[in-house]
Amino acid sequence: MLENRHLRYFVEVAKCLHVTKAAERLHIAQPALTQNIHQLEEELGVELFHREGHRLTLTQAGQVFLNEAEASLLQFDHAQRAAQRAARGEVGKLALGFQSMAGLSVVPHTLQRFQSSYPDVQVVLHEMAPQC
Amino acid sequence: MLENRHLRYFVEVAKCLHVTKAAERLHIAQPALTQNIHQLEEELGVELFHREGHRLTLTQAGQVFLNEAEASLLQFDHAQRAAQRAARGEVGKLALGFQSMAGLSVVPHTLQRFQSSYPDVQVVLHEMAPQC
DNA sequence: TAAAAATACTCCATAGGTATTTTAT
DNA sequence: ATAAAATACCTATGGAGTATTTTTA
Repeated sequence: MLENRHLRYFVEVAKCLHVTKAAERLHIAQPALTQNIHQLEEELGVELFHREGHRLTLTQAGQVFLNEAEASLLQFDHAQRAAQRAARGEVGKLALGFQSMAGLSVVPHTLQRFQSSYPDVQVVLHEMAPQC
Repeated sequence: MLENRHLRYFVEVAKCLHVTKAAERLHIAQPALTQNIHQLEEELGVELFHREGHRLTLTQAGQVFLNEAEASLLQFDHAQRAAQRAARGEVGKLALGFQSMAGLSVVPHTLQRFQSSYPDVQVVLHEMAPQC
């Protein structure tokens, strides 16, 4: 089964076109990396690299996959950070302006109900002067 | 290290809010799934589920992560399919219309040069009548 | 007490390492 | 001759299974 690991490894190889150097950067041994790339190509059923001797180049499909794989890794990271932000209550930081007259009556009650429904939304209050 | 597997498992649990049923759907045993979910929460540093007894519910962060995780899995699949389409020469399917006069002289030569530069682009030719 | 999640342990599949060979500069 | 990728083989981590024990509805 293909995992994110395969994408991480592929992106590194695709960028320096040199398995041994990529392996160093990834802190793994060269054969392990070679194996992962082969497995990736096998499961995709797609040749990602042209091997002309020791000269690696991306195939057309490899080029496409590089872009998509990077996007996938970014979305993966984004998912993690989003969850972490949400856990810190930054789901939606809501800035709320009010006039002092309204603030004394409407705001506290409404706010209380809102916060019981959305306990993780941080509400920031700003008292404001009337505009007209 | 978090892998795609964790997202796949999480999404399943998040959707039916029932570890045992989710495990069946994923064709793995319940303890294995529990372990994966715990590991996910551990590495994220985020509680994704409220456990009130046996009643599972998504936390706010879990809700956010569900959306993002699904997007990530979609992008992951998309990357694979894009590479496979590219490998089949569907990088850009180029439909080209021409008049018969042009077709006899310009098109073959231009086409030959184009295809040697972009061998993976499928060119579809359509002979067309003049418009005016 | 019935059903679901958590623990304890066991096993084995496989990710990754080391050593070596092949291949192409 | 050198450097890089492929191959062969081995090791060990950890993913997943079975059995069992809490839990709480």
